[in-house]
Amino acid sequence: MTHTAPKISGSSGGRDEDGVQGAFERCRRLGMRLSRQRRMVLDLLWSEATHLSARDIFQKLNACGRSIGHTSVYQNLEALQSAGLIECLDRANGRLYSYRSDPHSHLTCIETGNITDLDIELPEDLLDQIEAKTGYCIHSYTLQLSGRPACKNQN
Amino acid sequence: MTHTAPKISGSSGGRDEDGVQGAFERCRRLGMRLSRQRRMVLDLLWSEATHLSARDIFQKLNACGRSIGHTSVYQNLEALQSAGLIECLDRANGRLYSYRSDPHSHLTCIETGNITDLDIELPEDLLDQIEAKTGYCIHSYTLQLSGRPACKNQN
DNA sequence: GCCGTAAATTGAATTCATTATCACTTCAGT
DNA sequence: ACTGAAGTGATAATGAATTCAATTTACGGC
Repeated sequence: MTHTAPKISGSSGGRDEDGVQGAFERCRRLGMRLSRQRRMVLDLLWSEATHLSARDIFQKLNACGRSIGHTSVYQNLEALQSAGLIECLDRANGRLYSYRSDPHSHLTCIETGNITDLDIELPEDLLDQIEAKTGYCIHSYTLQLSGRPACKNQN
Repeated sequence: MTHTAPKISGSSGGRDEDGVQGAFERCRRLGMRLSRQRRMVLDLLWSEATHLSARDIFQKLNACGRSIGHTSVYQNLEALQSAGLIECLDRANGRLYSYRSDPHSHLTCIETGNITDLDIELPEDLLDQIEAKTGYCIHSYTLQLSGRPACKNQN
């Protein structure tokens, strides 16, 4: 893990130029079969750029005729996650999945619950301080922010 | 929310000098009754300084003769949480509760799963950058770190 | 193109944490 | 002590996630 000076970039990363196809390739290379269902799940998470629950995925797919079993959704989410193709977010009301998984931060809107992805790099000296203080070697981190849009109400 | 220069302090905050009694007081002031069960839950979370699941709490209390019902554990956790006396952490394998709730960060050990609390303040300029970039007014944040102790294996 | 087989799919049944219901008990103020 | 609201807790309900055994499918080798 490399940490440089503070840097913030929009929520672009992970969507490599080669599109979902690139993700399919990666599956192959990892020895995973590309079943119809697996493609469906991956493709849905790719096209919808949001965070979806297992239930959402099950319903969305079956709603538009693309039949998939309940169990397969879970198994594929599991498989894709351990393959590093999708990420899982634990929230109070369940787990949310989304495409891409390189560590990044989340900004949650207090009012709507909307989640925005952010690439934030922490200043290296801060990380050094943490490592020195805790005696741990920091492997990865993610920053969870919450706030309201437009700064209407300060506290 | 005040943000100053980067600062890291140990996991001390929240445990005000007046001990659990202070928390009991706060309950009172909020119009909550101090039932035997509520005191038990709060007291357990106070004395054990770790993060416990609802099940842990139920078992620990009943194990040592201090009888409490399953439902009461959940109801009290809910009440204490909305009173701001305890915090809840959503993890893949359920929710973990612990005393105190002012926003702070967590360092999770990759090997053991142990969670260490940290008070980390982000540099103000980083927060300013985020606000400028996103158009949100950041209300609070928490940093989730993971790493391994002692830096045995680098990657 | 066909085959064999290991991988993946499937729905039913199950587990398990959390929430809802509701009669009963307890707390705190008058 | 009386009263009403707050809290308790057995039971039941919910719903996400997992297991299971039988079936189907992807895909490298022929």
